[in-house]
Amino acid sequence: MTFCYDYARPAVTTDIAVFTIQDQRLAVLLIQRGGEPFAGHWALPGGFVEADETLEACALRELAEETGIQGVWLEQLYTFGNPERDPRDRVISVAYFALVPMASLNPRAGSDAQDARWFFIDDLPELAFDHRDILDLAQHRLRAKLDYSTVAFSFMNETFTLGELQTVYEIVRGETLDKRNFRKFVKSLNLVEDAGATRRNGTHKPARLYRLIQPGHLHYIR
Amino acid sequence: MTFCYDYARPAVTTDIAVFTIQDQRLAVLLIQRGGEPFAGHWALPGGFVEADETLEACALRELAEETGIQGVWLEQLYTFGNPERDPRDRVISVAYFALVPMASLNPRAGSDAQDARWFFIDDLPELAFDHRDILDLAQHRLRAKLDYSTVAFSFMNETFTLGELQTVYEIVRGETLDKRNFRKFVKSLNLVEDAGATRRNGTHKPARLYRLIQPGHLHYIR
DNA sequence: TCATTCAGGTGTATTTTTTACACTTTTTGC
DNA sequence: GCAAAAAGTGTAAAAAATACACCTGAATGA
Repeated sequence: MTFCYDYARPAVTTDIAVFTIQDQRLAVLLIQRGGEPFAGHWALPGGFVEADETLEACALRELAEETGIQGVWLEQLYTFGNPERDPRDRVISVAYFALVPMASLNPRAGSDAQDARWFFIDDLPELAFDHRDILDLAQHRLRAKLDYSTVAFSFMNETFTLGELQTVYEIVRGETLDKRNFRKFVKSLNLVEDAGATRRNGTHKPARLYRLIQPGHLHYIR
Repeated sequence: MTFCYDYARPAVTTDIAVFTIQDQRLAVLLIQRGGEPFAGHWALPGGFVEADETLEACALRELAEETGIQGVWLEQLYTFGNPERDPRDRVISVAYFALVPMASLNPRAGSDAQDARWFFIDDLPELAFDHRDILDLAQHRLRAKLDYSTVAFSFMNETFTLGELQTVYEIVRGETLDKRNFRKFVKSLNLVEDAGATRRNGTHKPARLYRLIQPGHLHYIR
């Protein structure tokens, strides 16, 4: 079956940059492409928008199909429409980004991709298409959003220590923070509560565990 | 001539929300639609992306064709892709927004539109498609950007008084500001210089004129 | 068992930034 | 020449951000 139109139409895809924290470093989920173009190259998960789905539904579906990751929070990042960005055809891509808790999800390769795995953001392979540009913009946006929202909490597991949360801020911002000032900041948000338990992490004092009062809510601060 | 593909493809358009300040109010440029759907309704200028142009080039071209406005600074706002947003066909729209100097541009209707004119943002007619949603988001973004960038300067003519600039901030933010604090803020940016002239505006002391040191540059502050 | 190690946990003083606030100046119109 | 109206100017108080040092509790191994 073919679909015919009076004017040329671009293909429309979504691509998704999923971030997490692994081994104290920022990591992103990539798939290895099975088919042309860029066969064998690593790329962001994503694919073509179907006739009756929203853009966000497309991103969620492709993410699930290609990596097994489900039910994440997505934010639209930017739409990339350079006519040369796909060598074969005119393809416009609506890019999304997502944050998932530290190491909570084990990606598995889906039907459309040979492989799916996490890469450290500062140690990336060569990427297909303009996906490097998309990732750079996503990382930039993530950093900016840290300052005026509670995105960073999306990296946390259900319960977490303030030390872990501080580490996330330090990794994304690329600088160390003062412990006392950071804890003052977190407590002033009034968004976390004592989970009533502690966690032993090594040969030292156990840390108090906290949880979000409204899990899944993104708040704007400042 | 027809164009045929193996899978259904959405049509892709750009829509542009152009803001200005008129009579101490925020205004937006709309066109009156000539053809179906929504014939006779007012809508944002915009149109279909052609095979070999970037999204931004499409927005600039449509803006020029439909309203005669040229060479404005554009920022990508959001991509609207709800399958139901156009009653006839699947249309994905990449929305842009722009700010032009106060009353500097007299829109003229282009070939594709019956009419083009400015509307006050708080006195809009019923709009075609989901253009009201696009405008709401654009206004929200404009307000947010005022806090961390120098977008507001895009509303100014080549030379302007600090009173005019303050009025722009007050209109977009919807609140009055302290004159001395505002002037301190503007001078601390180090982005404007004395234009060496004054302007008489009414039956009172003439105001000193300023100009941007780097016209056309958008700065991020804070 | 006791000394060492290591991240967890806590408060205050200083600096910087933001806010609040009132009067004089210069022009026009009557 | 006087009334009207926006232009222009500085300082003090409040709030926010920053800098900074020591004790705690558990594990380890001498």
